[in-house]
Amino acid sequence: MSKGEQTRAAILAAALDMARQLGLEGLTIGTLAERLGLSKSGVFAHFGSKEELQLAVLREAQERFVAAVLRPALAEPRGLARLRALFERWLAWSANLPEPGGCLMMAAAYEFDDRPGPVRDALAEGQRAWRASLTRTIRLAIDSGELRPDTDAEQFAFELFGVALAAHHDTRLLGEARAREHALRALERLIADARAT
Amino acid sequence: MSKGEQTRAAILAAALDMARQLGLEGLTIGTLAERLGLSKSGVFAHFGSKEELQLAVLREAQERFVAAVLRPALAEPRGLARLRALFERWLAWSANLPEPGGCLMMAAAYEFDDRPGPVRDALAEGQRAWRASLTRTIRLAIDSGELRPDTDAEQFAFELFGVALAAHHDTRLLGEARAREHALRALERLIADARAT
DNA sequence: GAATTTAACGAACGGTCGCTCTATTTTTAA
DNA sequence: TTAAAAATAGAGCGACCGTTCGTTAAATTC
Repeated sequence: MSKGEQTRAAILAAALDMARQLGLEGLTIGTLAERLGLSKSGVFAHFGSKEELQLAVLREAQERFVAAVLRPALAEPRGLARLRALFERWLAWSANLPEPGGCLMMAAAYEFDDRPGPVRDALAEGQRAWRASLTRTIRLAIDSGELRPDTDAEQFAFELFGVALAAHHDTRLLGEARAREHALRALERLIADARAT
Repeated sequence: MSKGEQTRAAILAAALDMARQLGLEGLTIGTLAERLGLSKSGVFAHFGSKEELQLAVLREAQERFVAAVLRPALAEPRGLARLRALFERWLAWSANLPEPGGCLMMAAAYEFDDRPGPVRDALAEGQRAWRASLTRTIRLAIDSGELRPDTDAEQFAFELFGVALAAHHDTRLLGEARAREHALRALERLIADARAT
């Protein structure tokens, strides 16, 4: 890895940290440079514009999410085992994010939901991909016979997504300790209702 | 209503509109003044600080939410009728927000979830109150005998909250047309599972 | 080790930020 | 109608924004 690539990676890591606290818009090049002991223009040169920096940070967050949540769960056997592993890793990701700061993608979803542009596009694309992965995981549990064939995988994924959002919300804003328990019970209810009899 | 109160109300309405698009932090006094045809200092004088403006905007949003969602639903008879009315009004609120801009409180929840201060406090307090109203509505459906006595009202409220979050997310970021349908189905599943047999 | 590409700096740009202060106008009350 | 009070304007503060530019220092290649 060349010197430039090293620096870029270091900037990206720090920027991700900042953006998790302050949002992708609240992220500023000056503060970022100061935190890294670099000059503003030095940081700037690596990305060319703030929007490119935001895009890079978002992609970094998305990759980390996939690496921490989706990829390891794929090691589990298809079916409910994988679905449960996926969801538990998801909850762990959301609960174990380094303080301070929450999940960048969830925050960005609200920050950019009505700000057209490449950032919003990348964000929406990532969300769609994640939802598709969720749906696929559920569908595999149907195929394996653990869930009834008439189960609506998209509806299931929608509800599961909501459970994760609520857990994140309760934990971070309300400091609600039972959020994880609530979320796991919600998953089990989803499974129970769709379970093959 | 005195002249000052009139102006203040006009500022608040415009500020709420701006904050729904740009977030409470993205809201700026200069742009707000320009939009209203007032001077920056004229707008500023009504609130004394940006934080006070943010607080006032947040309270305004909370009051409007209560007036549009909770209060009318209280006219329905206690039980499932009121619960369904409440949820449907909630979905309508979220779907019919004037474009552009989403729900200020949901956005602020992510913007301020790790920014201690009065804004965060007011936000969390409002969320707790809303959750309590939800829980109470569910509990009344238990008391009326429509839901089983062993129903966990807090778990129910948690899941219902997640459904609303997911619906808002799918509608606004992904432009998913079936979000309302998904949400209503999720509510019916919640009810069916808790229904007295 | 020299040549050349790459990385980073530092100063400066026009703009906007929240905010302060002083004036002036407008509204309200006596 | 006049005096007090409230509301708004306007200029300006220091700080920071993203960005540009020319230059220097460092890393890489030959």
